[in-house]
Order: sequence, then C-alpha cells, then structure tokens
Amino acid sequence: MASYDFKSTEKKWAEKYEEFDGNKGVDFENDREKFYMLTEFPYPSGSGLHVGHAFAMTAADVYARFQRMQGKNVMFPMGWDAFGLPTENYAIKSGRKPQEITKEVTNTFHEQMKKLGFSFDWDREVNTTLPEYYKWTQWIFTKLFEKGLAEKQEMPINWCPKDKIGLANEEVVDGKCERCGTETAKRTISQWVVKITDYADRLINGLLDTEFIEKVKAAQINWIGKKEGINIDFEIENSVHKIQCFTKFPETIYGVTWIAIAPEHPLVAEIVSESHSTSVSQEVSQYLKETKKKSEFERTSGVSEKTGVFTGAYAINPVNGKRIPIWIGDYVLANFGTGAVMGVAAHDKRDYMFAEKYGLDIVQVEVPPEDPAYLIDSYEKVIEDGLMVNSGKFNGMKAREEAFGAVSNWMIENEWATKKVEYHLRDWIFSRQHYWGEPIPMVFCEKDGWVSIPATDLPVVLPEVEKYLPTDTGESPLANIKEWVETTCPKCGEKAKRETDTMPNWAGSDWYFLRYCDPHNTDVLADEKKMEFWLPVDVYVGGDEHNTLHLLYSRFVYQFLWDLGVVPKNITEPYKKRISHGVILGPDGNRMSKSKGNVIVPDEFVEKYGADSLRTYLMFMGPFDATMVWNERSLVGVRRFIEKFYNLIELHAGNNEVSDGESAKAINRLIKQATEDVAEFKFNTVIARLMETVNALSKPGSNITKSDLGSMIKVLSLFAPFVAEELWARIGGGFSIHTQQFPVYEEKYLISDTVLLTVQVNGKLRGTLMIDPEEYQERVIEEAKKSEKIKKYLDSGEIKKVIYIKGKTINFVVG
RNA sequence: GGGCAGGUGGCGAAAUGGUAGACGCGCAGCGUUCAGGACGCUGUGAGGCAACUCUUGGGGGUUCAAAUCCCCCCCUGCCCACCA
Repeated sequence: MASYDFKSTEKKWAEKYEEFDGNKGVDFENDREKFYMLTEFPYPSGSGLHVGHAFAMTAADVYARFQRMQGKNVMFPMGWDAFGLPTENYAIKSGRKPQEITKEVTNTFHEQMKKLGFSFDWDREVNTTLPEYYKWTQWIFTKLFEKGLAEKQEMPINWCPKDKIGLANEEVVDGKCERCGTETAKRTISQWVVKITDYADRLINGLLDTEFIEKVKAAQINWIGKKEGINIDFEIENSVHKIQCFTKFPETIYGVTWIAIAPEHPLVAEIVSESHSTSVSQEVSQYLKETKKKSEFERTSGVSEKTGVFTGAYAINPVNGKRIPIWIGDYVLANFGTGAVMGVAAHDKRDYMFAEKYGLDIVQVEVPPEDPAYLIDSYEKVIEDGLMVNSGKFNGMKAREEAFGAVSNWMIENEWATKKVEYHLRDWIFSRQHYWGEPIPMVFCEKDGWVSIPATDLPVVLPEVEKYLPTDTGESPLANIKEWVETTCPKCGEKAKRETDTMPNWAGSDWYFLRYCDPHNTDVLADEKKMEFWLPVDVYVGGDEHNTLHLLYSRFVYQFLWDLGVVPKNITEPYKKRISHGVILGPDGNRMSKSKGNVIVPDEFVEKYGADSLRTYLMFMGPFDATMVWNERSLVGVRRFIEKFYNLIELHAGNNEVSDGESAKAINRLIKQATEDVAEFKFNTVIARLMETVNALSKPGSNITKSDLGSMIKVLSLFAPFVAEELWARIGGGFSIHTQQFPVYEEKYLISDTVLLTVQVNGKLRGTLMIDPEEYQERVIEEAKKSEKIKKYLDSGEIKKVIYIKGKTINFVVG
C-alpha cells in the first residue's frame, strides 16, 4: 500500500482554507451559543514560532474545533504583541527599522500558523504596534491619568553605568546588565506609576466570579499578598520624632529588643545628630557609605550576611516603657511597609541571626503549649501556635488566635498603633526609556503641569528616529527629536514638552481580548454591544509565567474600564476560566535555549513528518499541564499511527459495509471517551483510544459502516485537520469536515451482555469470570465456586463475608 | 524562607477506591527485502523450570479491597522571595 503523502495533501487543504469561512466568529448570532476561546498572542521574535507556541496553540485549536463541532459559534482570534526589547535590540544591531522587522516576522509567524492548521479567525487579527491599535492603549492611559491612577513619582530604576541606560528588570541578569555584563546600580528618576494597589482588594474578591483553576487563583492571591497587621508608633528618647513600624505579629510586642531602620530611612540623619556623639555619627556615615557601595544585587539576593550599625538613639516600647536601641540595618527595605521593623529575635529567624551577631537581647514571648518551660536556644526552633509568656496581662493566651486581636485592639485604643493592611503587590512602574513601545500620551506644560492628550488627538504616533539607543542622560531616544518633543499644551495652548518615555510591553496585551471583539472600530476601543455578546472569554489558555503579572494587569485594566463604564456593566470579570499549559523541554531534558543548542523549531518537523503528525504528537506527549521532554522517536510513532489510520479508511472507503457489531462498540467507546476527555483538556488519552480503535479495526475481517468511519475521522479531525479533511472527502463527505457536528455515542453499544468480573479472595486477585453484569450475587458465587482455580482458595477456610460490586468485582473473605 | 506541582517498567505515560503498567517509544525473535530502511506478526515490570511470589519514593494507618483516602518522613521540578 502506498504510504500517505502528507506534503501534497496538507498543501492542498491549506490553500483551500484560505477561502474558508467556517472558522469565523459571527457577531450577534442567536441560533448558536457563543464561545470565546483565547490563547495568549505571541511576541513575534526573529527566530520564528517556537515549539512551545505550537503546543499551546494546538491545544487551544483542538478545543476550539471541538466547540465548533458541538454546534457553537466560536471566536478564536490571534494577533501580535510586537512591541519589545528583542526587536529593538535587533534594530540597533542590524540598523533596520523595528517597524520593518516586525512586519517581516509577523508574516513569518502567520505563515507558520497556517501550515500548522490553526483555525484562527484571521479577520480579527490585531497588532499592538499599529497606530490604530495603540491609539486605544494610549487612550486607556489618559483615562488612568484623569482618574488619578497614574502619576509621576521618583522611582529607582536599574541603571547600567557603562551603557548609560535604564534597564527593565528582565534585562538585569544576576545583578548585571544583560547587554554588556556590567554590574548595575540603582538610579532614581521620575517615572509614571499606575496605582494598581488601589484595586488590590477587588482583584482578590473578583476571583470569586471566575472559574480559574486553583493554582492560578493561588498565584494571584499570593502575588497580591494581602497582610493585615498594625503600624506601631515608637517614641524616640529626647526627640520629637517617632518611628513607625509595620508588623503582622502585634502579639510579639513584649519581645521587641531593638528597632532597625533602612539606610534610606528619612529619619536617619536626625536620629544620628540627636545622639550627640561624634564617634557614633562617624561610624554611621562610614556604614552608610559602605552600604551604598554594595550593589543592589548583593543587598537583596538574600545570600549576603545582614549587617547593621547602632545609631546611638533609643526608642520607647509603648506597652512597657522599655528603652530599645535603634539600629540601621541593610536588611530593611525602604520601599516595603514603613521602612522600619521591630526586632523580635526569639520569634523570627532573620532577627535571631541579627541579634546573635550584634549581641542584642532575646526575649521569648511564646512557648509551645505542650512544653511551657521550653526556652528558645536556636533560631530553628521558632514557635508556632504558642502560648503567651512575658507579656503582661496577655500571658497564657493563644498567640495567634487570641493575643493577636487582643494586643492589636489594646494598642489601637491607647493610640500607640493603627490598623494597617499591607500588600506585596507594588504599584506598576509604567515608564520605559526605550524606543520600541507606545509613546506615553502626555505633555508637560509650565503652567498646567502634566496634561493628557485629548482623545481626538490620539494616537501620538511613534516618530521615526535615526538611532534607537537611549540618550546619554538615560532618556528615551525620542528625547533627541526636538520637533516632536516641542509641542503645545492641549489646555492653554502655550509651549509644552512631550513625555519621551514609552510604555512597558504589558500595556498592549492588557486589553487585546477586548479588541478582538471589534478589531476595526475607529470610534471606541470596541463596541459595547459586541463586547457584551462575546465576553467573558470562556477559556483562556496561557503559561504559568503569565499567571501573575499579565493576568493581574489585564484584570485590573478591565476593572478600571468597567468603572469608566466603557465595558458591559453585567460582566465584572473578563475571563471566565483560565487554565495553564505545560512546558516542553529540549531532547536533553533541559529548558530550551539558544545557548544550550537544544531548541526545537516546529518548521523542521512539519517538513519532515507533516503538521498533522506534529500536532498529534504534541497532544499525545503527556498531560496538558505537564513538563515534557521532546522525543523525536515518539513523533515517528504518531506518524505511523496516522498512516495506519489512513490505510484503514482507504481499505473500507469504497465499500458499503454492514457493521460487524464489534466495530460499532469500539467506535462508540471512542466517541464517549473523546467527548468526555477533550472537554477536560485530556488529549493524550483520546489519542491513545484512537490508536486502540484503529488497532482493533485493522484486524482482518472487520466490517465498518460508512457512518462509523465518519465518526472516527471526526475525532481525528480535532488533532490532525488536514488528513481528516482528505479522508472525509474519500468517504464522500462534503467540504468541510470542520463544519460537521461531533458524533454522539449511543448507550446501547456500550452495554454488553457479558463483562469480565474479577474474583478476589481476601483482597487478592485469584481469577476472573465472564458473566452478565446484571447477575445477582448468589449466581456469581455459584459460578466462582465452579472454577478450580478459585475453589482452591475458597476451600482453605470458611467464607465469612462476601462483597459483590456489580459488574466489577467480587471479594470473598475467608478465614 | 513562602507558594504550587509532582514521584508508577529501560523511557513518555494510563488507571482517582475494585485485573497496576492501557497507548506510544525502545528492545528481542520471526517474516518481507540483494542490503539498509520502511512495513507486518509475536514477545516484553522483576524473580522463578514451574506452581507462585514480589512490585506504584520510604514508613505507618483506614478498608473486604489502596498508585488512588488519612498521618509522618524523603526526594525532584517550577514560580516567588532580606515582605517585617
């Protein structure tokens, strides 16, 4: 038998699909249920579509095809998240325009996706770098500004002293500049900051309205990191100043033996001068000098030893009047909490180490309930769920359950402290000193300050420049274009200057799923009725790495737009279900990377084995969310299966056969499993069942009806769309198989008159019986006794008990 | 340090309380072929001639019955982290 020629077949159908409209989502259609299937749009890099993209997109494609065949009106769009550093760096290196490069690579990606048979609705394609798209990204920013959620703040950025440029966090690798390897420093510059923390509680609560898988919900809640505690005011001896410390553990207040403040704390200078000791002040300034010299990486990596210096000043513990020394410590972060912490050595590992190093007191305030005499002698023995000791009137209370609340309330009543909620979530630094991003649509006017560009003047088009490198001052290259920078104030008409920073890569991807609903609208970001029709996104497939930042930012932007009233009022959360896909490792079991030379490029395998084989292999590798190792041998196995499938259909296609009975059973089992498992993203087991079915029906003498052949091909069409289309045509089906209804299994084929029953004696398997599954216990016992093999075990004692599970097993307890 | 996933043959994996290892890879034998490849058939967890015994990271428990449920421990991967 001639082997299947995938090359010409896939080419033939791919061409035909150019004219095919069965993949398009239809606005406002009432007959069919809508289904919005979304998968993350890629950053189109010069190296082309990655196998990881192919994996995620194939899974989404299988699911979208399945929903269509269930009779739904499916929107399954694709686009390009094309602003970003790799393109900019490539432009710098090659001297070409990023616009041109982007056009080229998106074309490549587009072609690759078509070859892979993804059923995207290309009429809805979006590109974040096109002015008609980023007009609305900019518009969203102006609204954030107008509502007071975006403001300029002095913020530290990563600075490369050699290249003289600001670096995004992802450009800093192990504390060094990704481009030149120089150790980076922090530099404070004025940046746009978006106050996402104002939405922190809503972003937590909104999760209740979603069906995200648990791990995604956990990741989001964790990332927001809500912490409830109190801010305690410590008076400073002989001073008008107070030091405020945030703590999650108010119940440890009697255990405080020092206070540590960040080297950047605003009170450092005053505290030291008030101590009136020259030797102390010299020591402190020496310490501050050294701390500054330490790189940010060293200070925050967690590996370096904690250091500190005594300021000479003392604070007063409000609850017992005790004098406690004030230290400066480089382990205290200036930008978390109040920039000052209370030291409780007995109940915190890091505090214990600091106290040991500098000989500070250790006061234990909790003991384990089962051992009230227990004394802490090592930081490893931090007590959980302890009882209070050395804590005045709180002694004997359960630390967390009782003392936490009692101490907090008491301290608040006495005005020593206030309630405080802290978040791990930081405000969102929105400025980038780079070229290839959306210009931030703001101007600075001497009279009016910062003014946003009115909607009618958007977009602020990214001007073309000669050089894409940032300027010597660290500003974006846009700062060099005088005629662009110098403009007039939209408010007063006087001379003003444009903002030259651009937006981060997240900006365009925050709201792209809205644009897909109405991609060509020139009046609004998307028509509200269309959004109401399509939203929420029913299933959003993406990677774990985007479960925090991207997902959170885009939920925030949606909630903000909801407050503005430009998205449907009845839809409070944009994504109904979020699921995360697995990762494919290189053949050597390592994460794929250019430097390791283990990158798998899908093109090569499409060429060698065909898109159908590659897709089916990707879905067969393992569970959808697993970490899997690429193995070409297994791909060969899948190609073998497709050829076997092809040959089986070829063999039966011309005949009008009557089912042999067995084939109908096999097909119906297949349909049942496919229907149930595809719905749960369990693709590997569906393909295994397909293989079993093909193996069973390939036995000589099998007779299969045309409609059963059709059902098999339909299941295959989810994974291998091209060969399925070909085979569908071979058995006389009309174009296209992808507009057909998914087969429905019939219960009657799944019921059999006999079933294999396992017979256990004392829980151990001793034999099997072929028997009517509806048979009663007495009959089954009788049959079991007839079997020599089983009888042997039954005779070894008295039958004390019999457990019979109909159709599955019978267990004799013999003693 | 925190969070989240996991641990089953030589390998990727099935099985979510009822025949552990479906399906695929690899391997072995046979067939086909001038040969190689491709293909087809058969076998393939371990031990044992066999009857049989053992086997899901380790230990304990619940149950007539545990890979699956509960407790303790060990190990691996991913994400985050001087977060007070």
